[in-house]
Amino acid sequence: MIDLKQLRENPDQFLARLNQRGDYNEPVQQVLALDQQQRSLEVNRSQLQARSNEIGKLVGQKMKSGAQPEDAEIQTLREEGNQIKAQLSELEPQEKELKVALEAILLTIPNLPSQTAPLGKSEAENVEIKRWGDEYIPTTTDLLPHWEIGEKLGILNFERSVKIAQSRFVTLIGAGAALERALIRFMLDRQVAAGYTEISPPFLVNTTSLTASGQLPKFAEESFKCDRDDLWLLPTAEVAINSLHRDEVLEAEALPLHYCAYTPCFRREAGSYGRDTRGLIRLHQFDKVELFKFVHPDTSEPEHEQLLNDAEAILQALKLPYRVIELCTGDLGFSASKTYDIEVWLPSAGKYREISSCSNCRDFQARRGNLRFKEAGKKGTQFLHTLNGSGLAVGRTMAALLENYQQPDGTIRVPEALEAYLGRSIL
RNA sequence: GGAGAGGUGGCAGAGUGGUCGAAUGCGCUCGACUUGAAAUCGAGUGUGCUGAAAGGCACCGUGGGUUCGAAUCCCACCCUCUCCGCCA
Repeated sequence: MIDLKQLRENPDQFLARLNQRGDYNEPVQQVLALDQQQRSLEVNRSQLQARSNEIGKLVGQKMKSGAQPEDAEIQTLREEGNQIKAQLSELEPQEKELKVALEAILLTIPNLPSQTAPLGKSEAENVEIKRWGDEYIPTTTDLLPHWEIGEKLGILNFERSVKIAQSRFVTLIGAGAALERALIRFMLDRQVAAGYTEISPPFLVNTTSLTASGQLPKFAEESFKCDRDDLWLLPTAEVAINSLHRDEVLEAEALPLHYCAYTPCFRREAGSYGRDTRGLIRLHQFDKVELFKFVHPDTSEPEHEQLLNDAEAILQALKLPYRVIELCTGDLGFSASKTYDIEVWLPSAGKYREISSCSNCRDFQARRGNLRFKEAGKKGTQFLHTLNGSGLAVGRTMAALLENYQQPDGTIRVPEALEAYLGRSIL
């Protein structure tokens, strides 16, 4: 949620920054208009309520000191009270309607881009800031895509998954299932060692949780819903962890909180019909180890850099070549103010593909979820900052492993770091 | 699925129609005592909106209703807990 006060006080500057993402003139103008109407009604309404409260108190006092309900004085006050009530019953619904409309629009406005995010309209203008592991890029020419490798080795099965569920699902078999499990354990162990507290949240989440992290109301099409229960399949652990402290007031000393979680993620992938139809890249269900931080606003930028490092550390340990790009303003996700994507080298495609997205949401999700902290000795509360990143997407990591570690004889070498987890060195 | 209990401030917990935004305890802040700390004592301490300020308004699970006046009465809904049943 954007800061309405900030918008109201400085609408032009605010809009200019928001428009670095795209055209938000219309919703912003609507917000400003509704806000003004609502506030002027509020002044009116609260004056009436003040008088009504006064009457209530007066009557109470007089009755206590012996007045009778039939007394002319009491009757007059009751009369006035009734008149105010009639006026309020007209004003209140109007104001409520404005508030609801205002809230509905506010929930659809994305986060302000960071002042440091590169300007741009689309992913074409993202900025590469780092490459790592060029020396590990395979030089062999006849490389197979991971789905062919997986099917040859009998460890991935897509056809039977269609029978069980639908397209865009996979069944892992034997060493494939073991590899997935090994990767999850490896990633969690590394992040726990880096200071993150592991959690295992519910895989079904309610509408409030999805709204707090920003998936709703705009992206309802992207999530699977269990209609009769007001529960949705988790699209990312970010949603669950963000709501772990929803509506809480934390002590400033408790910050920062660093969490990691393994969860499956479920996405409808609406609107990506033709894309990545083969392999592990774009499935309705995939595993992910997520990193999430609740931090003091003063520290969110260094915390963001460190989060990126923690995600990169997994790829480095697995010796998978990757690059880091910073998303331009036009390519930022809805809740993010600043985002680094990590892209891993996929030899079969001959390009880098996203394997992690590390975002600083600043106070955007904190506002939506009412996530606050209090500093000892200071009056009032402040919104904290939230950050999230994949550490990493497990399916895409498997894809990258199979492709980058394939050998001329068709087998797959297991990265050293994983050998102990998998109990073998060749697949 | 059946039965019952309950949702009040950072937490625990009182409050059944009027000066209740809410007792009390814990916690927290400041002060006194102390070499320091603990203990003790004293004062203060909810959140949000609005206003230059004084102040005003809202909030006792949510939404309605009764009343001049609702945490308190009425209706509906949601959620939590306990016991029983079923079950990984």
